[in-house]
Amino acid sequence: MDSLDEMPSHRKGDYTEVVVVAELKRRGISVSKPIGDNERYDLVVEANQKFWTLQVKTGSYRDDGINFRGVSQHTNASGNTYKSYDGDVDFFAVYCHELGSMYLVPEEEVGSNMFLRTAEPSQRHRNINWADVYEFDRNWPPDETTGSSDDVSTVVDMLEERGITIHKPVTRETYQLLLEADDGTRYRTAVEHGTINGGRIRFDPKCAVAGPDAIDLVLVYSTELDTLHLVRRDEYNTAISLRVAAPEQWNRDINWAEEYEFDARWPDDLE
DNA sequence: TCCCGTACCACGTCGCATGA
DNA sequence: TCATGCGACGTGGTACGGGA
Repeated sequence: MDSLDEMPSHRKGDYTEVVVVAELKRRGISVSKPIGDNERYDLVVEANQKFWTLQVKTGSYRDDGINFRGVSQHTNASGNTYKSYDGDVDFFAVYCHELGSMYLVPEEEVGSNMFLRTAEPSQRHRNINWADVYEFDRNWPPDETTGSSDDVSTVVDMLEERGITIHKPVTRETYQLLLEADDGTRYRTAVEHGTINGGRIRFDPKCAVAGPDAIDLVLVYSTELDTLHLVRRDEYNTAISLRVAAPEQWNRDINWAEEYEFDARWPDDLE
C-alpha cells in the first residue's frame, strides 16, 4: 500500500473521494454516485429533501492552511486547458488528510484556487478564508434559504461604493463587519436580510441573542427593494420592523424605513 | 513585506477510438 | 489483440499581480 505522499495524484483523488463518502455515511447522510465518469460532479447528497451535487477535492496542507483547486485541468493536443465548475456543482467537499478534517465550500465562493487558513498569519489580510468557517459539520445541512454570505458581499459592495472603510474580523465574532467612520470610530456591524411583509421590512435580529453589547449597528439589506437600512443596536430591544407602506391604523411609534436609510444616517446619526 | 488568488506547466491514471 | 493517440480526470509546484 502506497503512503499518501507516494500515491499518484489520480489515485489520491479517488482515495479522497472514498474517505469523503465514508465521512458522509458516518454522519448518516444519504450519498449517491453518478454512473460513469462523464459528470462534472463526484457525488450527490441529500438534505432537507433536496439533492446537492458535490465535487470532492483533496486539500493539501501547507503554510498553516489548506489549499485546493476550484477548476479541472485537461491536457489535449493543444496543451493544458482549464474548466471551472461554474454552476455544475453546488459545493466542494474538501478533505485534508494531514488534519483529518472535511470542509464544505459553496462553489460560487471558489475561484481557481482557494486557501483555507487554519492559523493566524503573521500579517492580517482582508481576504483571509478561515478554515473553521467552512468546517463541514458547521455548514451541514445547507440552508437553501440562506443568502447571508451573498447579502454580506452585496452590502460590502454598497459600502465600498460609498468609500467607507470596512474591516472583516479575522476571528469568529458576533459581528460580520467593522465599519470605520472618517473620524476613526469603528462600529461592530451585523448584516441582516430584510424581507417585506405587511408593508414592513422585517429581519431576524440574530445578534439580539448575543446581547446589546455584542454589536453597535445592524445593516438591513432588502433584496426586493435593493435598499440598505441602518439600525443602531440601542434602538430596539429584541426586534424592530421598518414600515415602507402606511398602516391601516395610525401609530405614533411607527418606524419609517426612510428614516433608517443608510445614506441618511451614516455617519452623523450614530452618536 | 505578506497574503491570497490567478495562471500556468508538469506529470500520472484511465477510458475510448482507431488502425496495424 | 495490441499499441497508440487523444481527451477526460486528478494533484504538485511555482511565478506573478494586486491589495493591505
